[in-house]
Amino acid sequence: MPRSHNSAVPTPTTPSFAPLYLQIKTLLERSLEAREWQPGEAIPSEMELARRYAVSQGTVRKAIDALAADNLVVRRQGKGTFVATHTEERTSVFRFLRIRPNEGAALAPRRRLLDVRRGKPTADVARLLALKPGEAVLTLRRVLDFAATPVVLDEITVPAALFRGLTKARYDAYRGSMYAFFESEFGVRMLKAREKIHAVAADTVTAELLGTAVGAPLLAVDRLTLTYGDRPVEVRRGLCVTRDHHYLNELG
Amino acid sequence: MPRSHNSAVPTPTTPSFAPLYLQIKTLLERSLEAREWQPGEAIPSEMELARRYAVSQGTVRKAIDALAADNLVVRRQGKGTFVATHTEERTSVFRFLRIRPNEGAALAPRRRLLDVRRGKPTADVARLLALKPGEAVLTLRRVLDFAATPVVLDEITVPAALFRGLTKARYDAYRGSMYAFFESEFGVRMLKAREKIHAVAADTVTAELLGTAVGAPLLAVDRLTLTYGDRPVEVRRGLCVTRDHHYLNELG
DNA sequence: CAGTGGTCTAGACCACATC
DNA sequence: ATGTGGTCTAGACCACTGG
Repeated sequence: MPRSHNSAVPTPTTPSFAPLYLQIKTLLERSLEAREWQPGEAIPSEMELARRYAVSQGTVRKAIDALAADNLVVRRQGKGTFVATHTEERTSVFRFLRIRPNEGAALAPRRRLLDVRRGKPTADVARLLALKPGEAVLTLRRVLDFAATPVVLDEITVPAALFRGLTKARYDAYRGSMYAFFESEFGVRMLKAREKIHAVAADTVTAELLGTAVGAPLLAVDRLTLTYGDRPVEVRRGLCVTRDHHYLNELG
Repeated sequence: MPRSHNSAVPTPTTPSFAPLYLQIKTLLERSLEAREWQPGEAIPSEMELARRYAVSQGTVRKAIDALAADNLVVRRQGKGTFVATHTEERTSVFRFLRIRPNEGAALAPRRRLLDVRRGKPTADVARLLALKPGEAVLTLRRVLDFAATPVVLDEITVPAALFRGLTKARYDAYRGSMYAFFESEFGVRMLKAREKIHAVAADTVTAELLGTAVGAPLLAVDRLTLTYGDRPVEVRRGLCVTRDHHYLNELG
């Protein structure tokens, strides 16, 4: 059986002096990225993976624990370990959406797509998305209504190359969240995000769409979303009316 | 050796059918809360705790892993496991402070305490802090300067009973963060917090203190801070100028 | 019932820190 | 050299799921 500094594991990205369980984790991450198992499917059992990699079950367990902590897989006792998916996260529509009503329970908002445009990115966006010069992007605008009141105006920018065939009609026909749409229709999985928040004054277009006064204070939430390998795949600006809602953050 | 449903462990808060390692974790949490070991001190070694609770080292390890994940202790290979403390978190002044400059590295801000007042809480604050009727609070106001520019105006409210003898002079004499001050001078440890963010317009007092125009958009960050047992001990409102700074949040 | 993940144990060795 | 936490193993039993 391989020990900590073994070489029974082929071509690790993780340095060869990393603990075995992290090497196994890296291998599993690669299999996930390569879609060896589809979102929602079960990955092989711990015993089977232990045989495959010629390590003990305990070592595989630590690797899978780390994947579960990163939200890449979901463990279900008695059933197996499943590839995480945006399409069945009914309860956690709010994993990436931090806007909540000031009073009352958080109900899923209604999503209204306004338009889809193809164009050239701004310099900022091109840099954030690490685009090649001249590479085109798609820009989607949409509004989120909480209890029939418009609260958020999102402008979402993604590389056009990754989302060939994305049209307003196709999105409107899809039932589910934006990230579920991206995942199941285009094979792009959003894993992590970084948000930077500013307070801004509403311009005329935004004020019109959100039903506020021009100049009213809004939250501007700038999100950069990452997929496997920390590759950036989405830039998004959300403008939020925070009269009856707020942005929630838990600090550990 | 005790098994999962044993009773070798006295009076667990955690249900007796909880896994052993969680029962051990609960016991360790109680010892931490009771200050059996001081902040910054080492707790007993895994082997010694295993003997004390009559379980295996592996079970103690899982309990301590869970405490470390909650930021209650810090593990240091070769040295021991230490009670987490705010007084030595040089690198992580930013654990609870999410304001960052738009450009350049994040340097620790300068703290200016404006005043300390004793008084009656508003109804909202009394509810959030779960105060007894008529219980007094202390309210501190301070400004954070980033690179000599005022950026944040904080209004901090705590139960007076927990902070007897807190004066402006005493804080000014202390070198270190606010939470280090609370911890080492009053024995109150801030463990978790929940922040709700709104966009607001600057009033005249705030505009004066932060050097902005009246009506300028500001971030209002309302924080409720918890100590052991999720007991609330601080309510704080931070008003932030986000022209050259932003609030940063990482989504997993 | 068989198969899965979840817990617990006992013992080995490694890496790091200190004396 | 000794003691600490970190990794790895092998095997046992428990709890949950589904045929």
